[in-house]
Amino acid sequence: MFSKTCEYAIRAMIFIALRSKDGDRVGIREIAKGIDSPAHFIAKILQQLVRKGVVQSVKGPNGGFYLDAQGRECPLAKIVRVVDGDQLFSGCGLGLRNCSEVHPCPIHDEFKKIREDITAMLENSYIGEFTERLEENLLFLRRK
Amino acid sequence: MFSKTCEYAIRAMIFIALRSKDGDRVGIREIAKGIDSPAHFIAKILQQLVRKGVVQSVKGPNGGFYLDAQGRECPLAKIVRVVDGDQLFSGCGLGLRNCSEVHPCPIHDEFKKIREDITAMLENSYIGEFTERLEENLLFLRRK
DNA sequence: CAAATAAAAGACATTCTTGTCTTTTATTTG
DNA sequence: CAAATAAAAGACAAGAATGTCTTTTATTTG
Repeated sequence: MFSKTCEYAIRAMIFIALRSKDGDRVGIREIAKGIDSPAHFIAKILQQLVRKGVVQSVKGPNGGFYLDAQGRECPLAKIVRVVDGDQLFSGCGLGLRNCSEVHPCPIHDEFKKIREDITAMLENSYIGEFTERLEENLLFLRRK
Repeated sequence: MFSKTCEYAIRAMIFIALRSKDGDRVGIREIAKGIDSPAHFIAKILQQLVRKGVVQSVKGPNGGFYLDAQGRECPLAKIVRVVDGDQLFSGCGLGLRNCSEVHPCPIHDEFKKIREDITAMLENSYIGEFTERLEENLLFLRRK
């Protein structure tokens, strides 16, 4: 569904939302620990997201990554688009470049519904909406 | 969603169903042309499906791949399971190995619905059900 | 300003996916 | 049986995804 890179990206962003609530900043190491991912790898992914303006960062002592109130309202779909591109939202299920309403692949219609559901889910989920449940240990981000 | 390998597999199988209706057999070259895929690559994928008994093959002159009436009723889900494994049907959306009802990732519930829809679609679609519409040029298998 | 800190950037390594090519084995047909 | 045919098998190569390590740049703080 998502690339590993994208899975890390979503988890990292949710973690940053969780830990940067009161103007705090989170370092790469803390993020890597918090979501159980390779630190240098997640660093690169976050650099990409910083360039796209999806998350903010500050260098130097007491620096790190953070999200403002507006950033916390960013839908998961945006992260997926930055990291994995548009394929999931618009691609053909069977990989036909020219699949369309007038030139449909066998699963075109059925797959369209699925794609729409996935899109709706990702557009309507916000990075910051999990913070409370994570604090209450009703949700988890670590893989082990 | 699916690996490229799996996309080829599904298209190849649908093509075989289309071209092996009256006991005919289809060669690799014809399949490769029919779905616009690398011949040797699709050959390997089909070997795997033959070993799993999802499709039949015969060597030698007038040989090739074919599906009997029962084989044409095989759901797409079976092909996906053979080629891509179980990940799509049961894996966590964010890659957490231990994601579950009691230890859910942030998108666990929403993703579960999507997975169930995908599963239902793949379990309820049969390899042979597209034959007629393909013959009428209402559906297509080639990518260009 | 100097030292410490932390992200940014870039080089490099590994693994998996995708794709190609050659050889072998089984089957059919004359 | 001999020749032709076509799948099976295996070696190999290219490319992408994933992961690691080192160096550079920007910022803060004393």
